[in-house]
Amino acid sequence: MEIPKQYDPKEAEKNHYEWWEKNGFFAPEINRDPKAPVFSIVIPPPNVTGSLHMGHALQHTLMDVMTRHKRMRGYRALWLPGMDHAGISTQLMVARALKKEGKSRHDLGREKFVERVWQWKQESGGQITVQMRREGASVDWSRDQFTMSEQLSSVVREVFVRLYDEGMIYRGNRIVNWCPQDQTVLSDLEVDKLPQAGKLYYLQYPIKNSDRRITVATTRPETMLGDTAVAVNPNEERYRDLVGQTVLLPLTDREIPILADEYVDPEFGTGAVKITPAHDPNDYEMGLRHNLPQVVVIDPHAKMTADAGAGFTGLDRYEAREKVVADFEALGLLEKVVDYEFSISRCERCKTVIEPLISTQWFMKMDQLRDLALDLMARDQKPRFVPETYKKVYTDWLENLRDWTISRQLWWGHQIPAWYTPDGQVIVARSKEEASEKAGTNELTQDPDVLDTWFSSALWPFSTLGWPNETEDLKTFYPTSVLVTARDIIFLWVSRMVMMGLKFVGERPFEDVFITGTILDAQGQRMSKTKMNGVDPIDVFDKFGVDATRLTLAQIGSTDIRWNEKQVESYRNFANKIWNAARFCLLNSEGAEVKPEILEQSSALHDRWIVSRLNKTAQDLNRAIDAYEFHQAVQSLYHFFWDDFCDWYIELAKADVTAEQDSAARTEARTRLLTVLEQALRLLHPFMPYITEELWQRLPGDKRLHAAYEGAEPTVMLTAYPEGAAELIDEAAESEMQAIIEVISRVRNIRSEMNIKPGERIKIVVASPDENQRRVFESAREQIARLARASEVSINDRLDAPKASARAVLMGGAELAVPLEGLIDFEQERRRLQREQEKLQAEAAKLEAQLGNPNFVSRAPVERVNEVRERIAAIAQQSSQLQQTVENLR
RNA sequence: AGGCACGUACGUCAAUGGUAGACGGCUUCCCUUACAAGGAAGAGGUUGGGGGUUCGAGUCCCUCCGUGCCUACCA
Repeated sequence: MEIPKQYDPKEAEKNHYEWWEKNGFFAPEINRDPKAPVFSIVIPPPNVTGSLHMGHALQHTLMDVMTRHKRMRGYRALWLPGMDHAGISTQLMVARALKKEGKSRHDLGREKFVERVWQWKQESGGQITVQMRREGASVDWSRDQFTMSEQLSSVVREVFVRLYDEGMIYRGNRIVNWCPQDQTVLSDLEVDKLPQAGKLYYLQYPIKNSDRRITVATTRPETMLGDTAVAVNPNEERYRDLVGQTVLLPLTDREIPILADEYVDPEFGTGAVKITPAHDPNDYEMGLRHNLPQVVVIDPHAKMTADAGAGFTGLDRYEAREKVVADFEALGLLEKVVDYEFSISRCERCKTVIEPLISTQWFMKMDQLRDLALDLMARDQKPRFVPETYKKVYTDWLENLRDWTISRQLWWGHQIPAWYTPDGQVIVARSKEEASEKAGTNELTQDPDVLDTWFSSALWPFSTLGWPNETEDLKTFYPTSVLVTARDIIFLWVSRMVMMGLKFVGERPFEDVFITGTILDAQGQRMSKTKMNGVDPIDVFDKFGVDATRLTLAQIGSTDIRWNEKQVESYRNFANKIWNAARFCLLNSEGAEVKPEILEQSSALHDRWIVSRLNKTAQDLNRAIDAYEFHQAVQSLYHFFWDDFCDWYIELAKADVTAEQDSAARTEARTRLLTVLEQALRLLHPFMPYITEELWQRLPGDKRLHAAYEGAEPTVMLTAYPEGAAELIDEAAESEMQAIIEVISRVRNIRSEMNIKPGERIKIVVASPDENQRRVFESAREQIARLARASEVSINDRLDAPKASARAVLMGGAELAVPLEGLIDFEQERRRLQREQEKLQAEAAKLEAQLGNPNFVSRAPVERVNEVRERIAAIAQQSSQLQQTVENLR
């Protein structure tokens, strides 16, 4: 058999995925057990415009690990994929492409434009699905979903109609976040508040029938053209006599009142605030409280309206600002201008400064929905957040929830299922036919707006499973098991799914929510397109392989981490280690094959030991993955495979396995080695799907699938994940092995310290007063000789070695000597032993102090106290032996 | 302005209140017939400062310093 010395990830990544997919291994139907437990995840649908970034790769890796793990444990496992139509981003992307042709979407008209978007989606959308296949994501493509599909669109309309009929969706005229660039309203969650270096302008307003002026401070002087009041705090002495008076608003012919409102902070600015109800959210609220008129001076393109006054009409808002300031200065009404840093709202997509405008939009009342979610948390502690700290983030936000602006002035998205009759009546219905029926006329115009992209996302866990029909999928896979996502969409998405799921299915959409960490760049900065500091997962795959990248990502779990390529490199080396371990097993596999029963019939110590380690590792892995402790799981795999299996087991078994003469013993050793490897590949598979499949396919023998998958094509994907059998865990074997490992390590240490060349064979003298321990050493005599590179190992009850020997004291009263006639420097040896003695003494001193504290003895648990006592006794014994050894050197 | 995290070896990160670890890097030796992407042996820490609770604190509490993130209507 030809096996290259280096693992080539690209080779292994070439064919398996296609084969898995084609054979339907990802679909839950592959599971034939009608009683199988269920595990399900719906993917956070990536944007149709998106391409894979590190955040996706992280989430997908974790979801795939869980899905593959559960599948191997016999669960009917579904990981449901899909994409989001991503209203604004997609529309912008296609509009940009049009612009290159010198056209705008208005040149095409709505219908043609939407057609064009679909065409774009067909041709170049969903790049990410190709990349997900590269990742090895075991999603069930037969259930692939798209938020704009006919099916999901009808769910959107269904939900909209039901909520409208219940009065939870309404149309209203309110102040909203308006993006003058994208020409649409945005929800509070779609604007970024960014710090901005600006100025605070102090404007003086003359008071009618008086010489006095009142000064207001503002960051937006241009809005003064729309002022309809000046407000002061009712408890403010300075202005008490002015309340009720009238201000002559400069640059206009309007007169506006001075009024009192608690909202005004007397400490800030001048303690007097100009009120512009049409262009500021707070002023809007105050305007409602005091019945103030709303004077609109800025239009949806952020240009001044006719109501702004003759000199201003048509000016851009920033030009108007300069002119207002100049005019105030000319009038002698500009008191001062100071530098001032404040935060400003910008469109999350295009970064344009948001203009608060009064506009007619659709809103969703959230109070009833919010209570459903809060009650679920209070009653059942669901969903369970991992890490737990996000529970507070989630509930705090829900408690302060306000109505949700759900309409958007876009063309790409779910058009609002509301129609208007010629006389202005609003008809909300599932279709135009239904609307006509309700209205009694065919003369209907549909509302041109579409719904916020997150409206359909909120329905994702049940819309994708067939709701409102009582489908098998809905019954089987809802509620889903866990949602894996990044923390920035807890509000936008997670909370809304909980509310909608409770409202429409009557049950929570998922049991747990796992929040992943954030991958930062090497400087600790967030990766972003604008900063150009992102690392492309595909490049990492190309450089180090998918499996190594997945292992790196899996161990990140929920911690924020600076991206460190060295880590991937070390897991690339690990993959190579796996490859070469398998290579060794396969090169020495003639006459042998995988045979699971053999693990239950081990007699040699190292065999019982590796079987014990294997089963402990399996237990730890199952526990860790179920507890979302991915870091622990990766560490456990790494150490089992590299340290236990490669460094020790293969070396211990090597002589038997590579024996030149064919024999029953050789076959058994080979069979056992192959079988342990096969089990290890299963353990590794959820994390490293490609290399494990590549190697597993090459193993000879009876490689059984999990009972639930009998009859399927053989694949490691569908084998049983080792559960870790308690009866195969052998503590005696583990501690006996530990003693042998100690002998070998101490000899190696002596060789290194004494600068003995690897080629040079030495004699080893081991002594133990314990007969059982001597028996253990005897049984491993040849292995000790080989691994410690010794020509001879003698084992006695008392140490009998020449004075010119290097020595070591071992656990359990055992001692070790390496005769080194002529090579040993007595002084140096003494110092070496004394250093060890000091270490022991230091530890003993700590423990003695602990034991010397009467409170420790009386209050600490008995087992703990005993542990300390035993350790002290052990140290005392070792220490006195060591002392003896040092004295013998004199 | 509030809230929430985080601060551990040179770097990146681990550690149910019970002897602080891993990987990379570094030092020394070795191409020992699976693997130099390897093997063997080492060095390296008053866990940001200070206080408290406890028999015992990296871990729990307070405080200060530093760093991130989120929320917020101070014009």
